Amino acid sequence: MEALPHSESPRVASALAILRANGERVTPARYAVLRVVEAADLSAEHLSADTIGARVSELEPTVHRATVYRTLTALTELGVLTHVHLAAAGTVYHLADPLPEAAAPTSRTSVTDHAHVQCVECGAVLDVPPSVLDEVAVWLRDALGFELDTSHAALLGRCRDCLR
Amino acid sequence: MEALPHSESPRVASALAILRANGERVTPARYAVLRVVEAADLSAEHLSADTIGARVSELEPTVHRATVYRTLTALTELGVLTHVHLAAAGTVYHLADPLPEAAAPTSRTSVTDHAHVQCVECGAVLDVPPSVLDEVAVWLRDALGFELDTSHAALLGRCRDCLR
DNA sequence: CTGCCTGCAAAGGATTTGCACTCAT
DNA sequence: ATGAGTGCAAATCCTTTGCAGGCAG
Repeated sequence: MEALPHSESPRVASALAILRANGERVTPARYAVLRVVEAADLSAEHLSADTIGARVSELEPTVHRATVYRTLTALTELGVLTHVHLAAAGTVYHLADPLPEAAAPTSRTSVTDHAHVQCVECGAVLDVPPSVLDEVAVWLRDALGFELDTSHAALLGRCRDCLR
Repeated sequence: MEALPHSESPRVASALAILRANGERVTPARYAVLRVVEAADLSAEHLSADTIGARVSELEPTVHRATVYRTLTALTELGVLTHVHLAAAGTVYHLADPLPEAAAPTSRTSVTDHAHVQCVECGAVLDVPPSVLDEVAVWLRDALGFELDTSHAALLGRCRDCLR
């Protein structure tokens, strides 16, 4: 899986490189989780741990649900994945954007990523450029000394469709 | 409990009035929940359902935890309570501000209330004037037709203390 | 009196953990 | 070969639900 001319996504490849660079092992479970999350990102889906588990099962039927949870945690600590807390339904995962440099410090704070808003009625998640929160970030820093992590939590409201 | 010259908080009194005006019953459980939430609001605490349950037990030892959950749901539907989803730890409750007029429509959307940010490290919750999100709200409405509910979810980041 | 609201107990879903074993390095 | 990762199963945590009885109106 290493010296082969692989046709896999460059993002997954870099993620694997980061794992190796950090002395982390590349296992079927981890590889599968990365492929699932990357695929979801490409189609702008937002997957929960549970759903990721289901899709991983299709690729690697022997991988246990508990392992998926542990993998998501591990990859997040490495900075390879990020997650967003949706008030109206759990936590969803993304491949970090940008991925950390080969050497991987723990817990990125202000990844470029994107911010999210979720509709309380239909649950739809909309992506928003993080710059939309720039002024809020400035206000929080100046007034409270609070450093906003733009993409870590979703704001709530009602989407166009649900407003009728 | 009705014709007595009660010295209770005017806010709790109005809340009870709203219950009655809507044909809802005023029970010891509901009264206790309202007192607990109101007290927390005064000291700017943010209480989870669980914690509210614990405090209610002190006032009314026979009130069951399940009843607290049902009460919180009922009072929220009445518009007497609001809740905020904290990504880093459940849901917390407030007395609605402003309280709905005696006639109580369901589910307030844009109460004045206040917005919240939470520190991912220490869990501290900071209150923020909702106007801080005004420009975000305008952007979301214009660009996406999305109606932001300013006070329904907390944003995440790191507070001054945890930044060192 | 009536039926809304409650207590109790049990179910439920999502995530975590202890342990022994396996396989990536 | 060595221990980081894993599978499995059981344990938690928080919240919800079904049911019968009790109290507010």
